[in-house]
Amino acid sequence: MVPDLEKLDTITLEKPAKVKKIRLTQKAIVAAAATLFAHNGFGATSLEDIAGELGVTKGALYYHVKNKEEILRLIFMTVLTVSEEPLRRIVEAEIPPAEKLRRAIEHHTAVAADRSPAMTVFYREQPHLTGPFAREIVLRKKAYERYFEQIVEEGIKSGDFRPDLDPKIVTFGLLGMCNWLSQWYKPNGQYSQQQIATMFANLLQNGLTYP
Amino acid sequence: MVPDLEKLDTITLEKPAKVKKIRLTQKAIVAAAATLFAHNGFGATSLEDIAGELGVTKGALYYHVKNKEEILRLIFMTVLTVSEEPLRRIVEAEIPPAEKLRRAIEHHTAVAADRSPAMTVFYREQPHLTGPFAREIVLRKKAYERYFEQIVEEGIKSGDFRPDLDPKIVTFGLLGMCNWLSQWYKPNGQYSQQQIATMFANLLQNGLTYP
DNA sequence: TAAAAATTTGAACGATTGGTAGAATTCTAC
DNA sequence: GTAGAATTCTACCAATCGTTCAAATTTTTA
Repeated sequence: MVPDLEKLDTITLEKPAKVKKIRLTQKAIVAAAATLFAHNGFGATSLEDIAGELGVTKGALYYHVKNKEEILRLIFMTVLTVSEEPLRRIVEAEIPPAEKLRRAIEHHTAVAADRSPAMTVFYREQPHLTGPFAREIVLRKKAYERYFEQIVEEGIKSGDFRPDLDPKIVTFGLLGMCNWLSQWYKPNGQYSQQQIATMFANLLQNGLTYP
Repeated sequence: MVPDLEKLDTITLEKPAKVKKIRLTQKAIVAAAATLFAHNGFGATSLEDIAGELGVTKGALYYHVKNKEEILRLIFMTVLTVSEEPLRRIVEAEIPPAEKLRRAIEHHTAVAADRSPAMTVFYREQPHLTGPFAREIVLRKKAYERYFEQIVEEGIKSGDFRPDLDPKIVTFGLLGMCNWLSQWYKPNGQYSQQQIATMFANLLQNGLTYP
């Protein structure tokens, strides 16, 4: 297996997506797999597809990765590691609930837009995880949703938000809103993710109709 | 000792008593497939899985269905046929935009809740469609979204909705909200789909904060 | 440069896949 | 009951899957 120093690799902003020669690393495998899984699904993507995308034979993958499911596990891990910590900091910050919600939406939108393929896989291929890791994902997913609920609850308690809406439903609603980005968002589209996040926050806080 | 192996074999070969005796029809195949596709994905679901769910061998499926992709096509068709026409009627009705939006949300929420497995497949397995049908789906999907955009545009023109929100973004937002139902909605949960739809419409029209 | 270590290849494996065709069975109408 | 149609089963195919592993190759080290 491979030494851990790979994880300290610099983040590659540009990706020669096609059959160019990339240095084969765990990170490169995970990135390529995320794109293919997002596009064709986990079950319909073969290891040969992934290897072909990286310009190697599928046997080479097994030097960096234990098996196919580990690739999926690593995708889930990357999503969690970029999602959880920033949200936790927002929730624990000492700012008004409305501001918390705005920042939380901005954060989640940014993750959904930046990590679009991995995010798509995250919400699509959960059933293919097995063993203890599958259970861990369920818990951390719930904990993530719980953060949003907390913000809404806090806003209701402080009198900033209306109390006639169930925080759970509101959370599901806004998460659906953001997660749906992966279905339509294009990086070179009309609006930046920041602008979209602002619109979403604006829509959720003030509504569509005039006061 | 060899004989024990034989005993194990006979035990293993016994029929799994999960067999439901339903009359095999195209509709039954599509329904069973939708559930399995939604749960395990199109690529990871075999025709033997579907046949087994119906208490039949996979050969029998081919009498009612041309191939695996046709099953997928039929799932898409069922979603479209229950979605499009009612929405069209709502858009063309002579009622205020706010009322239209409320009914449209109720309609789409109901579809997402009632046809949950088929709906999940609809938004998940589109890449597995090929040929002219794939292109048709893209167009009809866009037309469906366009109906929502129309409602929002109409509301802005009439002065009922705020003009500073792009109808496209609002549409993506509310569709994401509703479609996300398939990820968490349970028919026996705390709220009925009607109640959830009301909350969504309420949230979208009036917002989270007090006026 | 040569030995050692790291990485990739290429072939092979057992299992499973979607799909086919003819035999076997069940159902329907007379 | 029996013929004939409708339906399902059995057996098989070629392709592809994830995975393994010794050999070949490339990279690093000395």
